[in-house]
Amino acid sequence: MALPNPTPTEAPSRRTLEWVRPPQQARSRATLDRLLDAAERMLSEKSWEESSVTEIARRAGSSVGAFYSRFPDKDGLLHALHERFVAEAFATTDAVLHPARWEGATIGEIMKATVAFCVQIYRERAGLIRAFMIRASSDPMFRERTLQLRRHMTERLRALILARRKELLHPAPAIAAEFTTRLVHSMLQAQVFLGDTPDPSSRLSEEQMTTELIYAALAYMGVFGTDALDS
Amino acid sequence: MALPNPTPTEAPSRRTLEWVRPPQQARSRATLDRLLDAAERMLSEKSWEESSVTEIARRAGSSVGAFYSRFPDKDGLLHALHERFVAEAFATTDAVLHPARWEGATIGEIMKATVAFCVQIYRERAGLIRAFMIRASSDPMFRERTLQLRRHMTERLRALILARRKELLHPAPAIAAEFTTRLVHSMLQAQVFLGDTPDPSSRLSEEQMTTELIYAALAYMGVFGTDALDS
DNA sequence: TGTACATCAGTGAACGCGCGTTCACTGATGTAC
DNA sequence: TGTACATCAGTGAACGCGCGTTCACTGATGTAC
Repeated sequence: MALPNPTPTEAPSRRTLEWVRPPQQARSRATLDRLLDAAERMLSEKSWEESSVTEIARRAGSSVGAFYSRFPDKDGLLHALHERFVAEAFATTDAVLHPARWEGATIGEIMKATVAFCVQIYRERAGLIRAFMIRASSDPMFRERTLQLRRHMTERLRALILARRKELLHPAPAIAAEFTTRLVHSMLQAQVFLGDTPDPSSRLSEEQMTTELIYAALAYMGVFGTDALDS
Repeated sequence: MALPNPTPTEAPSRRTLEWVRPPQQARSRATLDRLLDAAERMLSEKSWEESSVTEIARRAGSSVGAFYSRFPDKDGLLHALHERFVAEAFATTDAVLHPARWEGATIGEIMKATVAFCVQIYRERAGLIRAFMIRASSDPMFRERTLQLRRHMTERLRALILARRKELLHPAPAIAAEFTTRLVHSMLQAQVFLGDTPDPSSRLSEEQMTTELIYAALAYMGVFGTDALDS
């Protein structure tokens, strides 16, 4: 899940240089990766502000000094983490929404699979995504990279919908793709903030929510008559 | 918009006492309100962590010492702000979704008006809501109060839908109310994080997004045949 | 193959800035007689 | 109606903790001859 990579991490581009000092030896490459991984793990437990440089370094089996010879400051790490995440997500989108993968499939089948996939990603990496969203609200660079990713997802979905436009009643496939993408990601993003404890008083389990979300997306696009709707 | 108030602020309940020392004189009541207002204004410009106690007090025309004779600590202010907001929102929900208000109205009309109203609230108080959501992700008390509010909104919507169940194809009005509420608030909550700069490359303006959101909610519920759908 | 030197990588104690919080003090309001 | 006293309310300089950042130093890796 990292090949046709628009902002590659393994061959540091000029943009990467803004935040990460490119490693000269395999050893420091490994240290950098351990720092990124430790920080990502830490973000599943606590917020970015609660995660101290000292503890990130310690968990990575490294030291504060090593940290600062890789990143200009604490922020540099979060930027690097975002770049890595967005690059992975770009590549994953290309793989998951590749037209060849869905030849002969209906829109219902595509939506079922991709929404379920998104649910999984947002659950697995909730802490990371939460940190990115918080940051995006005040940092234009995070916001722009995040929106770029959403546009890319929209484009890929649009291509799939366009090839199946007879299946839907919605008059404008481009708008349908944009709104549907936003719908799915908004629901999951909000869940990242309000969803930790399963709410017993809620009538809808998380699994049912996924089903309803798929149903809502298809209803919005005006996809009817297939078995995609009676699940 | 503050009368049938489940957690009143004007007659401090036992719960309020946890965070706010009830004022004994009109003067300190006014100071408390000014502190709350100053903090709320400040949150539309910067994050909670960036808002220092010193500056909040200064903007309120007060002092640090006065702050600490009203709140046990900085957190106490955010809690008080949340209580005040949630109390207002409860009361507003009761007013806006009151059955009497919508006698003779269709689900389409109800949804159009209430979604537009929510869009306005989320825009006006984006900073405040953002701070609450961030806090809710780590503080169970914020999360629980927020979910209580959502459940209350769901209940009120459910009552309106139930009285018009012939208008919708959706088999379970309770589920429809819960999912629709969540759908609308999730879209607006995500917007609070990613929506500051209007995105020129997007095909959808914010106004169009609102229209599509209403359309999606109605499509999900299975409301057809009225003019609500061709806007 | 071995030696000398340069650069990269890593260490962790010490520093210092920012901000939440405290506290000794002044002024305002209310009440008893 | 006036005086004395108690409590409430407010002030802002000073304190101190936590955490990001620095820096003098050690060790590892690579290269030239």
